[in-house]
Amino acid sequence: MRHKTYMPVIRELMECARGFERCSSAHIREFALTPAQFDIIATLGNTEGMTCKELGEKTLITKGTMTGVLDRLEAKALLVRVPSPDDGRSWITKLTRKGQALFEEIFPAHMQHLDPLFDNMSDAELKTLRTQLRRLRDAFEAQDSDTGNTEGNAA
Amino acid sequence: MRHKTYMPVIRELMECARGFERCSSAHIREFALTPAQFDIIATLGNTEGMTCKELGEKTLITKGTMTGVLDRLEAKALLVRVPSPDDGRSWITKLTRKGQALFEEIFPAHMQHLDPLFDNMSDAELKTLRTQLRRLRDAFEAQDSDTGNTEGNAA
DNA sequence: TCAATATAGTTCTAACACGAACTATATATT
DNA sequence: AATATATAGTTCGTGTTAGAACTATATTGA
Repeated sequence: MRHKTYMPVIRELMECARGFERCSSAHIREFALTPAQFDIIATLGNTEGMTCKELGEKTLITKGTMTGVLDRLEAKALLVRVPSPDDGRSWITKLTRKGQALFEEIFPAHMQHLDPLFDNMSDAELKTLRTQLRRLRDAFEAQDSDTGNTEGNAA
Repeated sequence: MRHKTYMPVIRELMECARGFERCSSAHIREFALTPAQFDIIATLGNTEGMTCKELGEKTLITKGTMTGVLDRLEAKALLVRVPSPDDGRSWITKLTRKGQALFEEIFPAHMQHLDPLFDNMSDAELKTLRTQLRRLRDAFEAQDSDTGNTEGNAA
């Protein structure tokens, strides 16, 4: 029962994730996008498009949610879905010219907005942090597969 | 533009948070609770109850969401809301006997379920991780207050 | 070839997230 | 006391989340 040691870490993890979301989404909202929508735009930017499945692997959006997010972006004419030439079940999602233009406007602006958040962390510290988080995540996903959970975004 | 350094850390942060949620909620669901509901039960367990505001500070649930979560727990007879004797606007939320009994059953079981997830991290590593996450969160919240964001769960 | 199984994406439901507007009560100012 | 301002909690709208069931197409194996 080490929970008095690890629960504060989990709490900090969650607060930190939520804190970033707040900083990030406040800025993104100015462009009339939600965080999930931005995630898709940022992932599709400068690519030839990809399947729903690939998008799910590269973002944090699960397939059940993906349909709705893509629907709303399609309704805004920021992306299109074209049938995959290789697989009759599959669709290639790609940015429209309008979507790519938005990407080119918003992506650098957003990175510039985020930059100062990391001013007090060195590259070395960030690297260490990333490694530790990765170890933790690996432990989580190991249990996930223990319990027979096969779907999901395990990379 | 250090985003090539810090974005992978953010990505890892988010994946890690989501990974924990998956491990945790899969277990909690067996008790017919959602993660948010468990969060409330765990916070109210072994206390004399607290206000909605305090609950918001101790959990990751914002006040707009809180009402609905408490409503559903009240409907299950796991908690009650009684008027605050000190403040006519305020209510004290506390577990019922049934709620406290559930807490006593589920809380230790859940911690036991989580324990093995942290087997490969030493206490020292967890402490370091917590400190680094805290530094990052402080930077996020500093920007939050820059932009005049006054509501929210900044501790 | 036919049946069994796997996979891509959609749909559905219950619940949560967040901001904004709102009601009611407290507190501060004059 | 009267007014202004702040705070506790609810309500509302839009969008996201997770899981499960579903359709349609692919793939595998007998």
